[in-house]
Amino acid sequence: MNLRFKDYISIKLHQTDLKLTGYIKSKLAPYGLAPEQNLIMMLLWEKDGWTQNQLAHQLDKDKTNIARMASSLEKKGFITRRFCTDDRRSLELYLTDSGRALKEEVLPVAEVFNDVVTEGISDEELEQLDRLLTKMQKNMDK
Amino acid sequence: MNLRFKDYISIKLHQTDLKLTGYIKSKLAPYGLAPEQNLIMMLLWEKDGWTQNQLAHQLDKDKTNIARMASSLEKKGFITRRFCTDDRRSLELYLTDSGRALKEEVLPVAEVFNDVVTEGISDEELEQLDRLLTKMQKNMDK
DNA sequence: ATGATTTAGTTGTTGTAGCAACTATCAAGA
DNA sequence: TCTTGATAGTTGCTACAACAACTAAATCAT
Repeated sequence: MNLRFKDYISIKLHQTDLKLTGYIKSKLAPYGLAPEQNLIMMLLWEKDGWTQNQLAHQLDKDKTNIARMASSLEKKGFITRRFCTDDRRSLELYLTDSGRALKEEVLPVAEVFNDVVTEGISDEELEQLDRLLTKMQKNMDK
Repeated sequence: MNLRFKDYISIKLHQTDLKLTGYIKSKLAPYGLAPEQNLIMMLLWEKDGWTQNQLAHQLDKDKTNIARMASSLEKKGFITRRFCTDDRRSLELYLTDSGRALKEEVLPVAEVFNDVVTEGISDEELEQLDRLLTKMQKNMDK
């Protein structure tokens, strides 16, 4: 039947993701945070001391990504990394004062972002969207 | 209200996109095509001779991305690039025999991929999904 | 206790993705 | 015509994203 690339829902999804990422990227840039780095910070703001490995599992990302983002956050002075005493292979991430202070500035940005993204979309529609995305993810597990 | 990162629909969207991309990436790998390179090929299979600039517009991507993907496709021998005669700044992309032959192998892969992604999702749900994604994209235009 | 396996993290490579700065070319206006 | 401005493409940079190969440390099995 020869689908044209415009017809693929996966492409629409990808382009939407790019738009959203680009938008939040520009909003976070003034604070020196990239989008995915911000996710790590959000977890640390809830509770710090996570190891890189634990963060990789929570964010469902490859450990190499976490390692590089953590290294970048350390360079910027938002976190410090300490080897865990009972498992000296593991690196625990802790907020610096600077990283902790960032919370008050950046969390509101994230919430406004979410509000803008979901503007004009009802809770039912959001649930439906979540359900469909979950189904598509599950469809990839075969 | 302190949203946790799990609650952001944008994150779910991003993770879904990653899963889909990873899946099609593995399916295309045997043919020597990366996912986004395949999009360029799909356009060329419909009609070749597009300039890089035209492709950038159609795929809604930065011209640098197109340039690098086109260069990669050229290295792999799937396309050739010729300077346009009436505008010597523009590069037109043409399929090689090898690139043309790929169509018969890869297009079915793309359609099966779409079938797998949308398995268990009705046409109404797909339309709803498309509508919500469009709305989210529009929400980013402010 | 020691040798094998697993695990945490790093480095290197490929492929997106977009911005800034640059060259070459074309187009428009004085 | 000649300057000015716009446009097509490239290079360099940063940031994901995942895989492979590697080191070091922990664990498990005999």
